[in-house]
Amino acid sequence: MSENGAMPVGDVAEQPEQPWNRSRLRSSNERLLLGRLRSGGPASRAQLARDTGLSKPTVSSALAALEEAGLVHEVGTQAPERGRVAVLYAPDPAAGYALGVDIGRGWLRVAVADLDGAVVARADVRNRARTSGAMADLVVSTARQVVADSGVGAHEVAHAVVGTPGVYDEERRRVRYAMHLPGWGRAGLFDRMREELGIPLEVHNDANLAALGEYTYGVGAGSRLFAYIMIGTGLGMGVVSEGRLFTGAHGGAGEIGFLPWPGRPGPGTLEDAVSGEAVVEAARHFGMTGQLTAKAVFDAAREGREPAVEAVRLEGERIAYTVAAATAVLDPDLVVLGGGVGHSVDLLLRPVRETLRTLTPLRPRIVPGRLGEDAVLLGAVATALGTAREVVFERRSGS
Amino acid sequence: MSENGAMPVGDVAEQPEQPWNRSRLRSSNERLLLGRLRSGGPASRAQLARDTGLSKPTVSSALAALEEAGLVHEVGTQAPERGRVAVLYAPDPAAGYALGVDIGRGWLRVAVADLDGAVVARADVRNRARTSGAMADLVVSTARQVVADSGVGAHEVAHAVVGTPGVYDEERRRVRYAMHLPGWGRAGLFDRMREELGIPLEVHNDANLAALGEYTYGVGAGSRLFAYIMIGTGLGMGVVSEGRLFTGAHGGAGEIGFLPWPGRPGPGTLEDAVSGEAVVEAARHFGMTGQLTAKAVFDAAREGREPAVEAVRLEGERIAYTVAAATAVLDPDLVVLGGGVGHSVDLLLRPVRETLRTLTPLRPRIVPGRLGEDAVLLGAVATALGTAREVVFERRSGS
DNA sequence: GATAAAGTTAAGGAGCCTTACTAAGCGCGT
DNA sequence: ACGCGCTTAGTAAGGCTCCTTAACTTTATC
Repeated sequence: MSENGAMPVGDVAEQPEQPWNRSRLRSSNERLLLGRLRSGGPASRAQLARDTGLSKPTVSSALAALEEAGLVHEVGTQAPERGRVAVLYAPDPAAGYALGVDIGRGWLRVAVADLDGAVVARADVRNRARTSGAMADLVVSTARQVVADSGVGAHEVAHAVVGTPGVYDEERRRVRYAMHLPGWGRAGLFDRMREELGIPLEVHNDANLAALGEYTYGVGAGSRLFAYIMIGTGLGMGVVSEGRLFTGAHGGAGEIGFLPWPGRPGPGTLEDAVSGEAVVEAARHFGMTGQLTAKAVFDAAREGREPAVEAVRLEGERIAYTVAAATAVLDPDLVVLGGGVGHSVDLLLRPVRETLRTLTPLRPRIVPGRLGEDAVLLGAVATALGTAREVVFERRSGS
Repeated sequence: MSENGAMPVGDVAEQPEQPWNRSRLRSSNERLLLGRLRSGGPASRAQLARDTGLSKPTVSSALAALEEAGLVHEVGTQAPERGRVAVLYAPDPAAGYALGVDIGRGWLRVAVADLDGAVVARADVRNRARTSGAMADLVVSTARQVVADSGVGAHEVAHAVVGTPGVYDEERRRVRYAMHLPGWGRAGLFDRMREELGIPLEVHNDANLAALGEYTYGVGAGSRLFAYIMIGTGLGMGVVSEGRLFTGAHGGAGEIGFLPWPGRPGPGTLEDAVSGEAVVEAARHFGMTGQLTAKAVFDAAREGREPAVEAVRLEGERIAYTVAAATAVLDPDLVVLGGGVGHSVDLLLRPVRETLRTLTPLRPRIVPGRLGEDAVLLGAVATALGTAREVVFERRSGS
């Protein structure tokens, strides 16, 4: 075919790879209406016509189709300044549900949300499973329990998203780089969950989901490009660009644990140097004694005890280093710090900002996350929600 | 029409923000056909119908409209195994033209390309202007000359893209961070060019354009996410994600000159440590003497002269550092090295790869660029081409 | 002439828009 | 209080555009 010397040039990824027949046109307009109702709150037919540019009759007919399919419903009336009262419509949150799961190192969290994004049931379970198989079983049984608690039929849950440390390899359907969860890289684990749950299940990196969580429900709203740095047992970063996850070529974007780390030569990754354990180690080095945890060190620092303050300052310096690297590469307009150290981010902000000043002329806005430990779970819910809405919409006229 | 002032802008970034009336449907299908002809080569109506899923009559009528507008034309016939000969259609490259400009520190390059992306005229001019005003004048006069040489009417050039060091600030319409071009940050420079040329003009960072150039015409084809590292007088990176430039929140993505650089404490950015000048400095440090240029050092290294080899090795180590940082943050499937050192990248590859092995477990594919010094210019052309095609398409039924 | 593929013509239908209408509320003058 | 005019919400009817299916014509090979 392309025997003409000209190269295939500038083929920017264009959307319309599908022909537009009339029914596609109709569904596109229904989608437009639904989108307007979701983002702009309840509205009358006339208001929708003004907002979307469609004609009133078209709005009426499309809205009737959506109501018929159970995707929207009347939610009341509103009297304008003058004139006839308007009937208001809104998306029906009960048209479908989404399931979010956060498989953390200490806790397993599961939530079911309706299509409005409101969580209708939730469980937080201590994660004591010793084997990866037991862990998978725990996920399945907890998810079943939460769905049952929510009073929602299992087949009404349209989509599920699971957050886990490591990078999920779509090809081999297993997790890689999950160094803190032994056995978790085994093949077939997620296939098993998928099968036993009977719900389409997507797997994502926890830091990525946390980023999406803060973007959707937290401090990231409206950011053009923001980076979420998750500091806890491990170190990870999630990037949301133009409202979409930035995952890189193989889903490994944001694996900043692998940043070259000039701290000390020899083995030891940046991840080791920044994780919760490192704070404890630093505190010991500066003279703290006893049974230490990261939380204990931060608490001590809050009280102004010198060795702990020093340890936190050192931690801040190391975080500043990752922020500087991410900023130079990505140019975010917002950097969010969160993860296991969530409660103590306020202590870190100053050392991070001060160190940053010495490392680079760039000055990104740095703020603590708002969602704390729930960021991953809510991100999983938000992600599942996106697909669930799509699924529910697609099958509206199917059966 | 829609004089209702309050357009709710805070919507989530969903695609269909516009209503789909009938004429949009038609134009979408014409776009689909044109896209198929561009990417798949000449085709008959029947072939197009099979490829796109549209019906034969629809293809006939849409194609007739496109031909009427001068966007496609017959390019011959083809006899199938059996049956009537097919008339083949292809996009008409002469339906419009695009202008690309590379404002480099040493050279000014300008090219005009037709809608197929074939360069029809080009000029490379030594950049000797002493003031930013003189430089702007040189750009304008050279561009006019090239357009004249191409035999294309000025009004047929639908769009222009200029590549320059630094980051273009759309708000203030001026360049920032262009440290090596004195006065280049002055306001109004590009407005003047725009006005005097009478062509819509876009400004982009040179490294970004070079990345797009290598993606479109060079080694990057088909990459899901690739990073182009431009090493020359300065240091820059361009990132192409899913076929689109990744620019960050303020157009500053890839300003890796600002990466925290542990090399030596004190002032001096990574940019200073990696640029061409640094190679010369390193060579001096290792004992080379005389009137040195970066090219001379690389030539000497190619002949195996010890101090030059050492200097190049050091340069490779520093580049490896930037590659490691970019890889951890972005997860590219391809890293391309290019820029002023283009001819000598082969010498750098081994030290870069070896150093990288000691810095991070990640192993991105690293290759030299294919376009050499033309990457920025061709990237500007490719970018202008994208918009030019859109512009030409949009005004097809206007007049 | 049979077969096959390219392309056109004709008929039908889906979905949108415009125009014109009805429905329903409010203010105001009488 | 009542009706009239004004204003806004929503519906009905008709027309237009553009897509599809199906049948047909044209032109090639065997």
